Amino acid sequence: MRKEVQVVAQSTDADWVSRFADEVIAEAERRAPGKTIVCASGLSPSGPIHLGNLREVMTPHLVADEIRRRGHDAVHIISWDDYDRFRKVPAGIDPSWAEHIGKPLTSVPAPAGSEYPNWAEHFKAPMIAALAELGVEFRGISQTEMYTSGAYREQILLAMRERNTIDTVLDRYRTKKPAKVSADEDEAAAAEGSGAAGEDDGKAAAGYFPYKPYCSVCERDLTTVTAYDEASTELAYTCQCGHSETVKLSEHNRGKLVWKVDWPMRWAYEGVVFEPSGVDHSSPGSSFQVGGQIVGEVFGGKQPIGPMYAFVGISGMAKMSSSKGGVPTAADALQIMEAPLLRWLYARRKPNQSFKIAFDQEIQRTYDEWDVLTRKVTEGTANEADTSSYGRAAGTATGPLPVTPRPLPYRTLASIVDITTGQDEQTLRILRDLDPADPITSLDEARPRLDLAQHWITTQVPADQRTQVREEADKELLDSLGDTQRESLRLLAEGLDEHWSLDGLTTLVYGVPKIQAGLPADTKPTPELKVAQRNFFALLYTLLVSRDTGPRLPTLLLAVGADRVRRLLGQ
RNA sequence: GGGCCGCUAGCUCAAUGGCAGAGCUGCGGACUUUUAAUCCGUAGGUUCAGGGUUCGAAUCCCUGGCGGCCCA
Repeated sequence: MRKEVQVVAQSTDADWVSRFADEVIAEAERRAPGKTIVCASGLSPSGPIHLGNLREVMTPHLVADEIRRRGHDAVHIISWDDYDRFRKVPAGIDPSWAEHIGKPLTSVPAPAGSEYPNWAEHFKAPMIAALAELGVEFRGISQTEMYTSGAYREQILLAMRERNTIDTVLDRYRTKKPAKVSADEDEAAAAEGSGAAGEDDGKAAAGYFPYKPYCSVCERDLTTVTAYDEASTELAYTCQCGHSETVKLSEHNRGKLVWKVDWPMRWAYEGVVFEPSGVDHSSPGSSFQVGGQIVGEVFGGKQPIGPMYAFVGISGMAKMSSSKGGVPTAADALQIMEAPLLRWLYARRKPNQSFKIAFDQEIQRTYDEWDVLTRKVTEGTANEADTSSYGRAAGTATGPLPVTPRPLPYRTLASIVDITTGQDEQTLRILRDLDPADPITSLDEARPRLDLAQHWITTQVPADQRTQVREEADKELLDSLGDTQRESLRLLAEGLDEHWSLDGLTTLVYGVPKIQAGLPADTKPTPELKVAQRNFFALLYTLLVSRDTGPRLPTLLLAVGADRVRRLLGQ
């Protein structure tokens, strides 16, 4: 065995982003030293662009950002696959949209009521807004614009000249039936981000043609190429609508390369060095594998470094799944959490690890972890891995992302807006009392986190888990109370005005059982007293919110207001 | 039927062939205060199973099991 001289240039405990950056920079230097390094994502705006698709963007974003931090030029391109065909009318859309099946997404009208000119723009817009908020800098490339402007003319003519080579490559992986376009594959396509994994690859009776025209009459892609003449570039096609014609590919701009050729063509065209893809591309015969062959054999390019990224799951989601008919989008997530937190979720897990994004109670824990991490990093006590994932989440090479000036715990904010039902005056009063030594002066200091917590409470937390202050007193329960319990309620009601502050009410609620036991107010709790206190609290909760537990009583009492408290306690 | 990924503490996950670790939960304690608040401490392990390689395996190889995703 030969002596091994293994040079380890990278630090051994670098995170995944750093390691990919090392790899990408090295590869880019081999290919074209000094040139801007291209990282890429591909998104199909065929429907809501969900949090799984966000991984398609965040993965190259983080790598490109690291490359920039190291002082290299890098660009992150997002290919909008808006020239793909409209596959299926999603649930909740007027069935008449079926007439548009087969048209490019940019030729399909947007869903009813949309302000956008077409289907693709309708779904791109919220994603673009979310990416801006997330600090993701990118150059968007509309494939509709590229194809219809003839930008890919040479590549298309080349692919047609090399169609036998392409066919041969595809044949290596074709399993059984040559024609296998299924009607149900758009769910699969919707579940990943890089395009249609299993789409018509161009095999037809007249031979193999990697180019598919959209019909010049009906705009749909129900076309079949019947002949192609290389010298004149004349291409003949028929359409299921009855139309047939011959066009010159040297001029024709209404069609596209089939997906498995389109993708590698763009790797070569843009010089992509890094582009991840969903796990569905990891099998033999997938477009990533096949593309790796085609990009070299046909387009003289190289396959990008392309990690497979795993599934992003969601936990929770009370209303959204039913009303929107699908998985939540980045915009949905940004309604309940700040951008750095969302970035963190994608940065801290390696691409091949699946993870879940919490829309349920777990979001409180996620936020707690984030706050602790923030504190540790600020104090300099975080370990290296945590520090780097924090850095990637909190800002980009351009600068830090906006933060909440007073980042009060999310669970506290959620609990407070739950009982104040978002009334600013009461919310401010309670927030002010949280830290009397340094009270906040305006709700704006707690924003945007406050608003996000409120949005979470109102849209994600099921009604039966929320605090619902009773409208009317529980007469039946009040009537059934014994003398001691009546007395306790009277003592509390009497003391309300005098103790109307967070601290005062705290003393009062713990004090009532002491008074009843004939003990002084500064008594240390005894086991008996503790039982009495607990019972007293349970009684109050039941009378106020119809349950035996709830938010801390002083907070709850403040939020409910003295008059209503007296009424609910029958005083 | 095929492919990919995963399986480590009750839960979510680290540990890139070299002493199995964190957070949360739990348990114990503190704060005149047992709540849906805060702080401190502490417990917790046959690393899915079996075999192999190695001085040494959570890590590499093989077989099997379970789970997720995808393709057919």
